[in-house]
Amino acid sequence: MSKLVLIDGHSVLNRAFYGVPMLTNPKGMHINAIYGFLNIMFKILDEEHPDYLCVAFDRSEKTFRHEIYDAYKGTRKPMPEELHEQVPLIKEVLASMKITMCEKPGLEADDILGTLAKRAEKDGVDVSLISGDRDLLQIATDKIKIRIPKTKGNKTEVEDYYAKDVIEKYKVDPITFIDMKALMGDSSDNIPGVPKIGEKTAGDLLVAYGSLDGVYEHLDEITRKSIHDSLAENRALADLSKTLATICIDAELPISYRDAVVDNMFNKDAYDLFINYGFKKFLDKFDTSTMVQKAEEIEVVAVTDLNECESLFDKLSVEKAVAIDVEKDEELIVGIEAGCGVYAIFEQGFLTAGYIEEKLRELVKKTTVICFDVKKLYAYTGVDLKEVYDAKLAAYLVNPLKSDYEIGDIAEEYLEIHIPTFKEKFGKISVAEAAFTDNKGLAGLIGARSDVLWRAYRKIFDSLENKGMKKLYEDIELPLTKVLFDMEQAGILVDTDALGEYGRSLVGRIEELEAAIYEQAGEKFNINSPKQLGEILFEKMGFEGGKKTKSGYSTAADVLEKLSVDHPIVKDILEYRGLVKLKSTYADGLAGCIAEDGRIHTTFNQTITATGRISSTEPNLQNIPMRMELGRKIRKCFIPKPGYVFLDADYSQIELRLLAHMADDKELIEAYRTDADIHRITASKVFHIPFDEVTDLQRRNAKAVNFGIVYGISSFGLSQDLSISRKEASKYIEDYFETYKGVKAYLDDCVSKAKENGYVDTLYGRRRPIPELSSSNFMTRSFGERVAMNSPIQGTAADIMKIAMINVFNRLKEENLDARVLIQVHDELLLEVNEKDLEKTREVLYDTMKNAADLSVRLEVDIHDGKDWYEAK
DNA sequence: TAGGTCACG
DNA sequence: ACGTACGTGACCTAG
Repeated sequence: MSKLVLIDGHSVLNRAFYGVPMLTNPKGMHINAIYGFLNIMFKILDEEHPDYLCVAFDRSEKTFRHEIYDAYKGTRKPMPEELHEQVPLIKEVLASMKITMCEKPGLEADDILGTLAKRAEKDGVDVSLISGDRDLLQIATDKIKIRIPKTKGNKTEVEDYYAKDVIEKYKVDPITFIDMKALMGDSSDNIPGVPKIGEKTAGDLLVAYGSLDGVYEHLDEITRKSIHDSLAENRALADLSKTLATICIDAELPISYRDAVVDNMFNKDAYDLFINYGFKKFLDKFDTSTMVQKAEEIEVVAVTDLNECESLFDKLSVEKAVAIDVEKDEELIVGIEAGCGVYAIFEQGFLTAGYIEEKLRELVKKTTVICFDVKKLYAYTGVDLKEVYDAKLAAYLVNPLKSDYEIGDIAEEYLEIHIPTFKEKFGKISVAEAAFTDNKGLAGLIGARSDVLWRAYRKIFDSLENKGMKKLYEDIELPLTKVLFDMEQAGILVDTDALGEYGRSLVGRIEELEAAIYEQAGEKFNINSPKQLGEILFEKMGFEGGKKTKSGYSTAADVLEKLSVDHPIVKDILEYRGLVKLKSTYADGLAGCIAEDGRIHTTFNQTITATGRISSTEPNLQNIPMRMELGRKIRKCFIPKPGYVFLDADYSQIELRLLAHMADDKELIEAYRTDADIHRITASKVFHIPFDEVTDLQRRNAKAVNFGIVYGISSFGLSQDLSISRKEASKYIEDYFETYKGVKAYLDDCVSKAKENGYVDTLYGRRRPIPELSSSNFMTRSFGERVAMNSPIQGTAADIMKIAMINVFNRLKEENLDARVLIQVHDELLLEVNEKDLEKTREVLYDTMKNAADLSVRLEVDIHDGKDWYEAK
């Protein structure tokens, strides 16, 4: 049995556009609709494996429907520009995959699809018709399935309708469905004067009287006056509406469905196009082993012998610059290009890792190094480099939205070539195996990476300079790599026994709560499963509070709290959750990260966040509990080594101070000059009460507003946070802006500048592009506006902290202090200090952090010392 | 692998 | 009317 899949191009593209959040590829083209379209199409193809596939598109010319009703063109909504520009792209993509497309002046896609579907059905072919438009349901039979895709975020679901499903859902058969549409005035939004009858009533009428004509024959029997009148007044237009909604099933078409054979969709041309447009998600559908790579094959010399290596480094040492890519799995492999050839050095036999590292260490002191992630390189070469270009760092500054840059991404973005990943080339074998079985192939792979750096770094740094971020790179990001490297190397000592004891201390209570929860629920279930928990609470136990998430009930803490904090099971669940979190993530999780030296060495990522902050992974030491006492006790397990103490310094309200400076708001600047409690001052000013009479509640509210302002305030967000009505929240915000007029003007300015430029920037020139601002989706756009307000502040705070870190690092060295920075938590630095240097270090730290930036308000720094992290906070 | 939840600033 | 605070990362479940 053959199968035909038909797709309503514009309709599915439309659905995808509104269902998928705005996305742009590295070229800045909007691609969300294409992305969503392909998601839907591939899902359908995976399910159906059709023999034939055809995508139909509408044309802009008049159709036969215009001849019947000349205002017809007005019935279609204009397409937003961001969608419109994706139409030619999707056609290009489909063409590359050799997918048959069909469009014809005078016809709509519906008519093409209807005709093809009916013809194929006549030949005994199974048909699936994909469209977001329910008008197509009239085509459904027991051989023709109408499939309506829904895109929600990243998920695609499809509703399927055979004839029987149409009857089940709408009570009428597919043919009568046209009549139903006519009664509902549905497919003719902008035609004035058609009947507008609800779905349910229309269904009932058609069940009773069979058709639109039948309904009018029995018009007198319809008792509800509004319905009767609506029908009576609009007879002619109801008929017209029906005619317009009727899909043509015998159109003359330039193609037959038999022409639309599915053939070699995942071919080389399509692959290149997908790479070109950045559709990475779909690349694994291509079988690259049968494809010649687009990247030119470069000649890579595999160096596996000590003598060869020695002469290579001799040759390299007189070069001005070398591109180096170090890969370390079990063995060290180094890719090098220096304009005199491309090499891959393998640790092997006499060619030991120690030797290679020594050679690298010498080399980087003599020549300029081009690399990708210099912080990683330091592990092999030390931090003493002559001159370095870090392509990863630069590429991140140019586009901080990309979650993680690899050399392959650089190749695609800056050179428009694709270099295979290890997995693409070798599949699921280890690097060591590949080195053994295909040394030459592996050399080619690693060599290609250094070649990419060599060829792309100029472009990246040109782009960096064009965007005015050279100083940011040279003065902040690059020097910071040494600081972060030092922090990672240092690590932080953990009291292993205390941590173990902490974990064990939680077990008893967890088991107690577990038993109590099962008891109250009347059965055992997995409390950690939101799905099971939701079913127990909302179905079995009958809590009111409804759905929230895509996949079912939300059981998040704030939802449960609103439910009933007093109900014992809710209380127990919340406590259970808290304890399990402490045990799994912190007690057990951290214990698993302790290295041989008894210390935890996190990784500080410098190229992750959109705003310029750093992040910490494996483990994350930036989210150690603090707010709740029980969790906070974990900090007692982080200790200085013998003879040393911790010194912890944090900026006091740095973001709010920055807001005062950047907005140049006289009131807020003045508020900070007085050095009094800022939230209390805000409450006093906003609520018009004397400073001393501000109540705790008023202060708390003012504090929440201050936070909200920094996040890109919305009345809904504030109302949620304070559990007040939206109206009250709006009033707070209004009053706040009335008080701090400069802040209001500044935030408005941030948004309008961002809309104009497509990005915002920090005091130090760090840019964050905001593609969301050009979205036609309200939600997405609003998000973009909040980001435009928040990023300059959060980003500038990050810049200043980075400056402070570099200065602290240098001054500790200059003044010969036995002290080291261990951890940064956005506005906080934790140092391990020799007891003898405590007071001197305290002064240096305080002074350096305070003076990291010169603003119209003081930067205030709080410093504490202690014999563990708990005490030093 | 994605979504839900929750830890931090 | 849309459904929300900004920025992260880890662990768990479920498909």
